[in-house]
Amino acid sequence: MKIIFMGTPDFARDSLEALYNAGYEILAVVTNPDKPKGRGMKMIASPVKEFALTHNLPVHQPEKVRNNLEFIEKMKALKPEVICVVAYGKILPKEILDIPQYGCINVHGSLLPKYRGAAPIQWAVLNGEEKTGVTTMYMDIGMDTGDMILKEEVTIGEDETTGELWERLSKIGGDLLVETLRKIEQGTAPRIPQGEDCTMAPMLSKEMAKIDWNTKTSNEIKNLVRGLNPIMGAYTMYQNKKIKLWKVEIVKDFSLEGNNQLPGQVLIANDKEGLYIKTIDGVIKVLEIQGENAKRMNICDFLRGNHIITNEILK
RNA sequence: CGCGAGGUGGAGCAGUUGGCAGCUCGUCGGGCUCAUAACCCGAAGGUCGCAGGUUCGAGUCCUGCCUUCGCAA
Repeated sequence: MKIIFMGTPDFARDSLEALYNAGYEILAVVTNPDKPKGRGMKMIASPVKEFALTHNLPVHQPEKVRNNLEFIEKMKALKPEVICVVAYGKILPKEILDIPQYGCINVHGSLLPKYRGAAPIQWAVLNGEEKTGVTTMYMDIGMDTGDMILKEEVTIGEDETTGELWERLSKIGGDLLVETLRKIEQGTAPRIPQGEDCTMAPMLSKEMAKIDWNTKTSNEIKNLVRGLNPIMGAYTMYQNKKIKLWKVEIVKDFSLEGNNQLPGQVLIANDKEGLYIKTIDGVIKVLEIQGENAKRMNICDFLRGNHIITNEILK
């Protein structure tokens, strides 16, 4: 089976690696152009490109693919039997989808038709889903609307972060992709239309990272914190300074004297017991935190040097 | 030349207009308690990133360098 692989982040790299290790002939690897990134704005190659280079696979990095005749002709000339697309970052036009005889196969990080779109894994965690998974499908011109081939379900750990789930699904995705290709070769791959009960998982916005103590329950806050870990980090303001919460746990049976505490109010803050904060429906304990311009640290280390005043209200 | 913060005893921080180097925790020794991430007493541990400069005197001001980190997906 001759393959063209298109993808960009580490999630895609694992799929490429699985294909490579399974012995498939990879005609070309297509990935997004290098971008200035990190401190000093150095040009950084995508994980997919890194892998391709170290394994001597030819790399293409078009700025755009739509209406890019030169690129489309190149792809056609390679005569791929299938194109595998995993988190490439661009929407492919019909001219490309029509090139390979077996079509374009996509690996998506959710149980379709739920969580179509750019950020399925993040949203599954943010919404506190108990399970999610990986789906392979035949791509069509819609946004993750193609007919499904294989699906693998996983349960999400109660404290699992987006980063952890991401890594797991990324590995599963690679294996599932290889299995999908096997079935296609054998002619036993199913083609299951997606139902109508779809949901969307759009890109995450900056604003949602701020914790709204006045409307969110303990559980919602916890899901926000782990759902944004390690992508953005949920944050709150303490004396006009931004502090990010990386790990919190819900505290049961915390005896509040009276109930005149406000949501976001600091109940306890010392390096012995930790940091406890009131929510609208209970109390949460912060386990890992990050101050402005600082690195992540566990709560005890943080409180030794950064004194947080009890009864202060986080906003 | 993207923006920004910092390098001070093992950890996390403070250090005011330059004048003997501090805080919380940990560590070690001792004490107290039915008991506690409890409490009390005592001790060890720092070339204040490096190199120059200004000064009677610099962690603190100036210059250069090294280095760590945060944000911009």
